[in-house]
Amino acid sequence: MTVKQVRAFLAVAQTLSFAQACEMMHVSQSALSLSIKALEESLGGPLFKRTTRNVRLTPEGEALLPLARRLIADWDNARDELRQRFRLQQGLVTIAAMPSFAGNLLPVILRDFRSRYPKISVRIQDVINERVIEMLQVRQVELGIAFEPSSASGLDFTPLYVDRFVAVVSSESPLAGLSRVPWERLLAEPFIALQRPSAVRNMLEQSLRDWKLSLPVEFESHQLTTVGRMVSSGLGVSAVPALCIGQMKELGAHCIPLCDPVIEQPIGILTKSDEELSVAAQALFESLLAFKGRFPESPDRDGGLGSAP
Amino acid sequence: MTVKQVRAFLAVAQTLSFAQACEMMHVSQSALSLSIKALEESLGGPLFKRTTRNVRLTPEGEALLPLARRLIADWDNARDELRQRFRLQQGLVTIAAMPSFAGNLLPVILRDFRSRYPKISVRIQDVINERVIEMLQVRQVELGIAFEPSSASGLDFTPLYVDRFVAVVSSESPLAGLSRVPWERLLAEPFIALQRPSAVRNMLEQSLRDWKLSLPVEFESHQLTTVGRMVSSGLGVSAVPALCIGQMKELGAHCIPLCDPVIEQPIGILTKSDEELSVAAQALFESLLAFKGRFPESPDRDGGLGSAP
DNA sequence: CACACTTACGATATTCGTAAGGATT
DNA sequence: AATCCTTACGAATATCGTAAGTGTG
Repeated sequence: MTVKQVRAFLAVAQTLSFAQACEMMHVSQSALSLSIKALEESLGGPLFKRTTRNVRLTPEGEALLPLARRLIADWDNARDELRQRFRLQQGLVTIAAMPSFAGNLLPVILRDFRSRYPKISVRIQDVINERVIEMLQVRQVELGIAFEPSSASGLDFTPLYVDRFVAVVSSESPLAGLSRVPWERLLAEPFIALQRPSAVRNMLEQSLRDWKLSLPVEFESHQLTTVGRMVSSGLGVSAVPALCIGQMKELGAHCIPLCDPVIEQPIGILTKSDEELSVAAQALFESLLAFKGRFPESPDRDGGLGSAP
Repeated sequence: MTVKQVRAFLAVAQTLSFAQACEMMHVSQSALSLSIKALEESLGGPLFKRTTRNVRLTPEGEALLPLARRLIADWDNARDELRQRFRLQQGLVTIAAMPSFAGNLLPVILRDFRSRYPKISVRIQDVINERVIEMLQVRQVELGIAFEPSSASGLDFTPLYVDRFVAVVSSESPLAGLSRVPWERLLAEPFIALQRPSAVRNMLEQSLRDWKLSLPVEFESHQLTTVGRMVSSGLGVSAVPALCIGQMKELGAHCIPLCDPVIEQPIGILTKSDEELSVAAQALFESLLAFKGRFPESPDRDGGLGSAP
């Protein structure tokens, strides 16, 4: 019992004529006749009653008809679905990105991706850095965007860019005019920090500790937006990844490169190292890489503050 | 995309090894490798990631796996169902029989049929003669058992036996001792008839009319059982098809052959003449024919009252 | 170097189409 | 006689298995 045979059966059952059916199947009458015969033999009895003048279904043929329809429909559907997957005309990519990326660059990249592969849906998980890694490890997502994890995490890291901390100050601040700010100077102001747990906050504190600096935290928030609003309202200053410059500007805050030390951290695409990527995920991977040159704070560029060099 | 290819895919996906899978499929490694390759090409991308040392599914392969399982399961189920039908190990026969037959002989025949084909279920419609014909014509049943219909009914008639009317009297009746009763004598008694509409009643009245006899109906009932009870209670006499002799005896009534005239009517199997019989129906048809010699009132035998000749 | 899958190639089976056969209208 | 399905047979195609090739642990 082969697919071809069942298709032949359907063709004959629909037209009730071998002559018509063989045109539909693009085979000769004899080939079709043999196919039906083989099917009937494999099933153990006749499916059609042939009277040389007209063809009719036997009761067993009637019983097979709905089954055959479903079988062929399911068969074709499965085949088409897989083909569409491979042709990137269908599919689902799951990606987890840390909030600063998910909220700033990812939407732009996805717009590009979507225009190229409109049939592929993307499920975005906007979660903190640590959850990105967890979700990858338990295969909840295929792709992750986060800081470079420890090498023992079982994940592959493909760097996209190096993120540096920039100072965020209100436009009325005395620091606003400077072209770069040393950390010591910034920390003299009331500091508005991202709340723990947060990879950004951790990195910040750890790096400053190496330089024997400490964070005089005045206010805390989980939301970057809130931090930005607080700064622009003159409540204090903050430091955020360069990625968030655009967001901060929209909130009316000024961003200035920080120095002494320049705190930087590679950010990139994470994948489970022993897992294969779906073609859809591979496509998104490549769309992400295609944006590499357009990221701020690229290792070989300046502060990336947007304006003149 | 063939069935064999999908089976090969499942075998490899389950074992994650071409070597093991090819044993399962009873083919050589190369044949299996080619099958998978052909499947992958027909779908447009790789289903397995081969690393010469181990085989794993690609995400597309993972997507295909559940689909393939269902596909093959459905495929095999459909095939098995059809095979069982042809082997008479499955199936359903629908038969409509007039009550006198359905209640007397049919159970015995079905017991025999059932012991031979235990997996085939039989749906019996115990309906009046006219409904038997209707149900056949609208294909509600495959087989019917009834009087011979008019030739224009579009039904084929295969005679089983000729039914004759016998007198039913109570054991206290003065008629009880006779070996045969003329109709005129019987009709002198209060008559208990089957209620209209009923083919038996119609036939009775029509035949008597030809002999210028009329039915002095005293009581009527739809149920043969009720008629029998009434007779054995001494309320009157009746006349029933010989088929019902057994039933009447159980109810305590006596049956005696009738003469002047002998009213007889062929009873047989009806089938729709332009319809094919399922193998299951064909089997039941033959089981019915096999009982032909054991019917009462066979044309070449006597009154069939069971006892001595 | 051994194992596991792939590729190459000759042999075998299967399938196909043309042509002849048979049955019905 | 015409139509429609089946059967027969040679040809084209596909599939299979053996054996050689390739890459990995």
